[in-house]
Amino acid sequence: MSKEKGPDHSRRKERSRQAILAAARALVTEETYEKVTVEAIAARAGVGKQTIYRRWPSKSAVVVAALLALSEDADGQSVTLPDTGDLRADLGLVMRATVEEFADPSFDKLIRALNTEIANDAALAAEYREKLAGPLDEAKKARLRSAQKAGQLASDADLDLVLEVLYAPLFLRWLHRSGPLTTAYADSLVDATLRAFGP
Amino acid sequence: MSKEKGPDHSRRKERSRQAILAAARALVTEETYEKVTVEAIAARAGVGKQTIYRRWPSKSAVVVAALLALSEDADGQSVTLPDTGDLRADLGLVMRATVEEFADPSFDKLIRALNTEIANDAALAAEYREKLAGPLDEAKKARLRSAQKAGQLASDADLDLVLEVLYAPLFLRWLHRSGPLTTAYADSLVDATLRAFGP
Amino acid sequence: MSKEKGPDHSRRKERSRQAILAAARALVTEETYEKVTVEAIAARAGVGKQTIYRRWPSKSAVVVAALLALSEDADGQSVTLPDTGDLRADLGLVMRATVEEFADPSFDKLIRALNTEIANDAALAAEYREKLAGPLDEAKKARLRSAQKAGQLASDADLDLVLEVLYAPLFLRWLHRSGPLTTAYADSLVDATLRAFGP
Amino acid sequence: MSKEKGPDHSRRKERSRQAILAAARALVTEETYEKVTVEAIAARAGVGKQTIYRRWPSKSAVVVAALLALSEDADGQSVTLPDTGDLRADLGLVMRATVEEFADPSFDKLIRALNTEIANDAALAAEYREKLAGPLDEAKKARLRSAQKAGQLASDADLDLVLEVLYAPLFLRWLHRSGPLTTAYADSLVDATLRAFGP
DNA sequence: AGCTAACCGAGACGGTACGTCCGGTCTTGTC
DNA sequence: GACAAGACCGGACGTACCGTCTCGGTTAGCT
Repeated sequence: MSKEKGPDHSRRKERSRQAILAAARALVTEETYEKVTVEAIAARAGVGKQTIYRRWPSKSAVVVAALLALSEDADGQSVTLPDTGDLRADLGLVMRATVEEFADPSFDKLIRALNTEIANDAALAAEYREKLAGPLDEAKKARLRSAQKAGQLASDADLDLVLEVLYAPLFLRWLHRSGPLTTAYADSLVDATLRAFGP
Repeated sequence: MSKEKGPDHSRRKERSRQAILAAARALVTEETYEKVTVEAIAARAGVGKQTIYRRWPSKSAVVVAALLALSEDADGQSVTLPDTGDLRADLGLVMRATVEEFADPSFDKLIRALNTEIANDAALAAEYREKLAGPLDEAKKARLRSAQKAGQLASDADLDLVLEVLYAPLFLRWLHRSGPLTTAYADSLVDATLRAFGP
Repeated sequence: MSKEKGPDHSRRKERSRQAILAAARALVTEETYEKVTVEAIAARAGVGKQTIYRRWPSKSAVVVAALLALSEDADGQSVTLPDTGDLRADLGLVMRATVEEFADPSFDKLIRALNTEIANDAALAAEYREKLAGPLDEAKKARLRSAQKAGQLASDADLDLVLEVLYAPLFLRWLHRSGPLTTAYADSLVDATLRAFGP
Repeated sequence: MSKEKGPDHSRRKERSRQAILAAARALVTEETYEKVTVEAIAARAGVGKQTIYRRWPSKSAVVVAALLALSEDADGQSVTLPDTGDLRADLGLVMRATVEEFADPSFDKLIRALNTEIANDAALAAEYREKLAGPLDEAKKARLRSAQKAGQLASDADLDLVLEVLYAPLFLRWLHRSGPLTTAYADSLVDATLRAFGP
């Protein structure tokens, strides 16, 4: 039983909200990010501009919300990584999946847009970490802790550092387009990480 | 004796060019990057807008050129890293210097602006790699090769990968503000890298 | 009982419209006509440029509208000329009034601007004739018709021609500054006209 | 053997001068007058902009000079009107010739441009009167004086006024496009003038 | 069923900056 | 030493969006 203040306009609200986020996502994947404008989002969503500004303070916020909403829908609540007992194999799986994601043009544009925004806005960066990166990292760290118990990872390893050594090279290579993102590359990152933090 | 290609408009050209780049740098460090406009750069440089558009196709290009010019001036030609024979110490020095750079607010804003641009423009990214990242990486790889000869690094190590494992975690932590950039953190990255690629 | 067509944005619309036209008039009287710019009009009116471009296609159109609006306000609906029964006296009155108008620096600039525009744009010329010159000429022709009935003017005179012979010399002398505009000159034009088209 | 002041750059000077004036004339007849720019004139004439600004202070001056030059070439020195002894016939000839000129699209554009400039610049207007209108009017007045001697025109008629009554209605009708310019119209102006100023 | 008030779409508004064009000046190298 | 070529500073052009502000027209829930 909700105890909202006004009458229940929530249905309309929700519909327009979803339309806005969907429009934002569509535009980010279609166009140059520079060309994504609040007016275009509003037009695409069939919504007045004011309806957007009522909810979000800036274009950046809408776009970030749109991208974060993507993952909120995806996961029921918690993310879990596979745990076959073979850490190398499990990490390799995750890394290869990440490589594939980055190869998808839509995803590529989406994540570049997201990074453009959070690089220049500390508040959005915090929201990104809390809502998106945080839960994912937590899931990965859970897998790493399991590996520590199984003696496949140094028990005193700083798990944040482990994740960074594993993931940051891949991400940066993608962001700066400084090299090819191949399966072999993903594997060699897993290897390096295990050498650095193995038991 | 210079043997330049074009006619010698060079004096005026060069003066206005430098004024534009300096103005761009100044504005990027002073203001929100969003607020850096071509008009503001022109006004600050005491230059007509057309003089900017004659040379660069967009604000992005000016800003990137401005930042790249910084380092072009800095190095006479070649960058060399210290080589004391102690790889761990030398890398630690470089990494701690990087941490300090990122702590400088001006530098922070400059590099964020640069990354915003190159993340969304493959051509600018290529220019960045060629003019700025490339030479630096080459210098670092020279030091690593020296270490390989000295038996301090696996002789079959992929040096690009080594550099990524060393540097990308630091860079990403800075870009996403996902953790503190401390001297200890720099050292632990050197340690991890040496464990991963040591002999 | 108003039965307007559109929605009632009329208040804002009308306020900005009047501000624009007033600003245009003010600038035309103050500055060289060449120096009247859309930006200056917008600034003076406290209005965005787009608000001007939304309504008029060019600076010319704004200026013409501004000047036409002047007379639209002035006359309730119909213009009537004095009819004392003495044609010579009545025409003399009108011509001397015209001479006085042309002697007013503000009016001079306004009318020069108007003529600059309509000389080079047939559409604006048509609008000028319909809205401004037409009604005035109609009023004058009414007076001439009355004179024809009174036997003071040839009954077969082409009234348009009569008006031209009366008025064009004055206008052209003013436009080309080819001679002084005096009361005596006005009178001699009336005399010539009456000689040419008298009974 | 000319004894010019400098060395014999006079040939080049004259050639570029003619090229500039010809280009100005060509552009005025081809394009909207608004689109005639100093840059376009220079390019068309194969001349640097500075060569134009060295000689004339503004675009207006160039255009006026270009048009005035037209008639300077035309008349050897003096203009003379036909004098058959029949004033009505002679004036009719001149007026009908004027109607034909105004019907020529090139001439129309040229004269509109000229009028645009002189309406807003008293100095140019004076130059126009002195160089172009003056001599023509003088020729016409010579014919009128001959008519006065022959008793075809009131001996005390103000010849300037006669010319205005004759010519201004035609000119204004053309300038404001307020009516058709026909042969009949030209004749009726001659008739009216002769009625007004006949003996 | 009718009322009432929040909320919506639409889009005009005052602004800022865009990227282009041209005016008028200044510089360079050629003829 | 005048010239063509054209870069330069300045500033207006007309357009695109920004974020704010009405405006009527739904669309609830409440009477």
